[in-house]
This record gives sequence, structure tokens and C-alpha cells, in this order.
Amino acid sequence: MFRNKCCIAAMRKLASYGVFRKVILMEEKEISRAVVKRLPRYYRYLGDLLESGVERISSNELSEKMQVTASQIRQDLNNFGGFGQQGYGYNVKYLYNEIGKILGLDKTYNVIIVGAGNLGQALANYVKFEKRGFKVIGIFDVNPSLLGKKVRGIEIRMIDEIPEFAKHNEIQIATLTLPRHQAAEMAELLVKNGVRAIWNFAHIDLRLPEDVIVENVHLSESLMQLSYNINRYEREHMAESPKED
Amino acid sequence: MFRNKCCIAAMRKLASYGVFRKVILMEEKEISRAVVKRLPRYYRYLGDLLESGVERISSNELSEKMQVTASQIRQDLNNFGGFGQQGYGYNVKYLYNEIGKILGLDKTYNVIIVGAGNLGQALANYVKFEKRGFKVIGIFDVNPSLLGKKVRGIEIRMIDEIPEFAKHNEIQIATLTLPRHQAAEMAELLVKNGVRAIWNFAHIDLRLPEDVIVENVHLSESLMQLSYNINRYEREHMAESPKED
DNA sequence: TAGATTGTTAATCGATTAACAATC
DNA sequence: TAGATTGTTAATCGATTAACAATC
Repeated sequence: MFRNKCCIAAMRKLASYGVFRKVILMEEKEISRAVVKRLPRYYRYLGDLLESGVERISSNELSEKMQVTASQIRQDLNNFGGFGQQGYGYNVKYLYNEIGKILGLDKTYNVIIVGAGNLGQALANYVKFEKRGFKVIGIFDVNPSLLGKKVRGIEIRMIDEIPEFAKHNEIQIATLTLPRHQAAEMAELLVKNGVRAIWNFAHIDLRLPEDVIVENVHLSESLMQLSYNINRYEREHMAESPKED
Repeated sequence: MFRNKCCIAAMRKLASYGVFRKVILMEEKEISRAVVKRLPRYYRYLGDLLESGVERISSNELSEKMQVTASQIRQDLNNFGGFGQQGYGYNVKYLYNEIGKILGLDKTYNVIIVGAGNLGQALANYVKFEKRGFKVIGIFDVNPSLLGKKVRGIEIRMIDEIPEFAKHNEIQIATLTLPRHQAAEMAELLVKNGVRAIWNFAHIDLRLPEDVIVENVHLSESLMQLSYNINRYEREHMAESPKED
């Protein structure tokens, strides 16, 4: 019961008035990580379709473009609501916007970058994030030689200024682009100063209170997966290539 | 049958002499993407253990450190061979090296970086990759204003030099750090010039021959997953926080 | 209305966890 | 040998795919 999401939405509204709230919210099932991971890709394809003037699309057409099954698309979307219409399909613009809202892209986020090395500066310079609502409001480093240097008009501050900075600015996201051995301590400092979401590029598993959201980007792990596959491929084909005896 | 990996190894050796090869190799089951994704993490934890002088570890101890089940560790490892010993556990150094080999980290790779923007330059400057055997031998861009500029001693070349460059250098990996709309065309050019593995940072799905290995790093998708979770968390707790009527 | 396509339930597939016999 | 812990099979869980009734 309460599986239909329109129903859930209606119930949640009712729930906001009183007693049933908890019961109802417990019925709402957790969205799996796999589904969430696919949402940005849907969003990208819909954005492209929108740009090329496509008004509507069926799960079947989209499935061909994206090389996934139509079933998966419909299942994924129905975790969040009934965005389509029988006999018609999905309105591209509407669906695009709805997925954007689900992903939180209708909001803006103040971002600080902790670690102003190559990667930190590269991220600070990446203009597209700002277009999506992720605004860099501060850059921090431990290295005094960077003090006062500006990246995209934002001057690099020292890490010990973070507590003061956090008092005067609302930080929604902290990007961690520090060497591995500094990351854990810094993450704790950030959390102590009210940061509740960390985009972690340091090659370490942060152990933080569970209400702190951590999204990891482990570039070296990605590169290792690549080299694994290079060798897997070579192993497989080496075995076939030598001439038959 | 042929499930035991020692057995497979032995059979493969036999197979190299003749007729049974194909049959035997077909028995070897494909390693799932999920398993491969976990290997670098095992590698990291084993490296840390090695550094702190730990000689042996049981799947159970490791499972506690890594917050996964011991079953999963044993299953994952046994995809590649029996690296442990009953009653003893796993020898840290040996296992570390074996996983390194599986990941292809015992080899070196010539890497070129295509797209010398902020991210491309940051990656070129990232020293740790070289330590792991990934050596940047060339950096390319379309922007003539970058011509001759050096990053870590490597001068930036123009993209039309790639065919000539590829003739004289063996390129194992091409890193694609170009704007989205240039990436597809460039990937094709690279493949035409013999590149067989691409580390793709462009926010696009490359459609390439299936023997070309592509590993994607979609930073914007990662950021969207983060903002999804920020909002998920807030949705959930907003519903609980307003006072009871 | 008839045709198309969704939303949703049921079936299948694959990955994770549990259990235990093999063995160091 | 007894104890410990693996390698491996069996059970469970979750995610994907298929099927189809509901409905635009």
C-alpha cells in the first residue's frame, strides 16, 4: 500500500497536518543508490533533447538513445512520481525540470574549496558548476605562500580562518582537495563548524557523523579500474592470439 | 567444474599448449563491475596495513576495518585466486602485490592529456599518478595561445600534431579533458591513431568500438548526487521537525 | 473508440551474505 | 592434534527485466 507516488504525495500533504505523519513517511521506501546514480544521466539526455527541440519522448525511444531498457527508465522515474502520460509518453521539458528538482538543481549552494592545489584551483575555475547553482564563496589552504593569491577573483585564505568564515557565511558544501593525510582532520574541523556536506577528492574514507553527507571522487581508483580493464582485455586476447600448434 | 581458480590457472597453462584452450577460457567467468570497483579499495587498505607493519590479516579483521562483510572480501578475492591460507588468513604484502598485478599496477603506461584547461593541467601536475606508473608523455590542446606553454616540463602541443606524435610514441592511455562538444570527435581521432584506452572527463557518453576501453569521470554527475542527498536529507528531516499541532 | 504508452506487478537475474566442509 | 580461517556452496536479498492491465 501507498506504493502509488501520487498517493504518497497527497498523503504527505495530509500528514503535514498531524498524527499520521510518521507512519506515512515510514512507508516511503528508500531510493537505491543505483537509481540516484542514473538520475544525472537522464537529466543530461533530457537537456540535450530539450535543446534540440524535442517536445515529447516515450520510455522506449529514450531507452534506445541511452542504451538502457525502457523498463528501467519507467521504474526509475516512478520512484519519484508519475511524470508520464499513457499513450503519450513524457513531456521533455516537464520531466527535465522535475528531475532537476529531485536532484536539487533548483536551489543554489555556497561551496568552499579546502585545498588550493592544482585540483582545487581547477575546480574553482570550472565555470559550469556556478551555472548549475554551485557558487564558490571561499578557497582555503594551509600553504602560506598561497596567501592572498586570487583564483577567479576569490582570494585564497588560510585554513585557520575557517571557523570565523563559517560564522559569517552559510556553507552548504565543502570540497576537499587536500593530500590524503590532512583530509580526515580537516573534515572533522569542517563538520565542527557546521558543514553538512563534503565533496571528497582525498583518497581516504572519511568517518563522520551519519548526518554528514559525503560524496567521494577517487580519481586514482578510477584510473586503476582503467588499467585493470586494459590488462583484462590484453589477457583475454593474448590467450587467443598465439597460433594454433 | 573448473570453478577452483588454481585449477583454472593450471588448466590455462595446459591450454597454452593446444586444443583445449578455447573451451577452458570459456569456463572462466566474467568478473563483475562491482568487484572490480572494490579492488582499488582493498589495495589501499592493504597498502596502509603494509605501511604500518602488519604482516597478516584475516578476512574478518579486514572486514571490520573496511566496513564490509568478510564473506564479500573472500568472494571477491576468490574471483582471482586463492590468496589466503586456512587457519592463517592473508599475508598482507603478498595480497597487496597480487591485487596490484590484477589491477595492472606492475606495468607502466604512457599517458597523453587531451585538453590543457584547468583540469587537464591539474592532472598533468598530479605527481602521484607517475609514482603508480602512469607517465604523462604529451599534452595537447586546440587553443593556440597555449602553444609552447609548459606543464611540469612538458610543452603543450596542438591537437593536429597527434597523428604524428602517435607514430613515434606508444600511447596506452588518453585522458580527455575537453569541453563536451569537442570530446566525441576527438575520441574518434584518438582511436583512429591507435589509442585503445580513454580516461574520459567530458560529460558525454563516448560511442566507440567495443575493444576501446573507456573509464568515465563525470564530476558534474557526482556533484548532482551530492545535491540530491543534501535535499533528500532535508526533505526527510523537514517532515519531522515542525512542531506537533 | 482504437492505439499507444504508461505505471505497476510478477518473473528473472545477479550480487551479497550466511554457512560449513576442507585444510592449514 | 585442535583451533582458526579459508574457499566454496547454498540461501537470501535486491535490482533489473518482462509482462500486462490501466488509462490517456
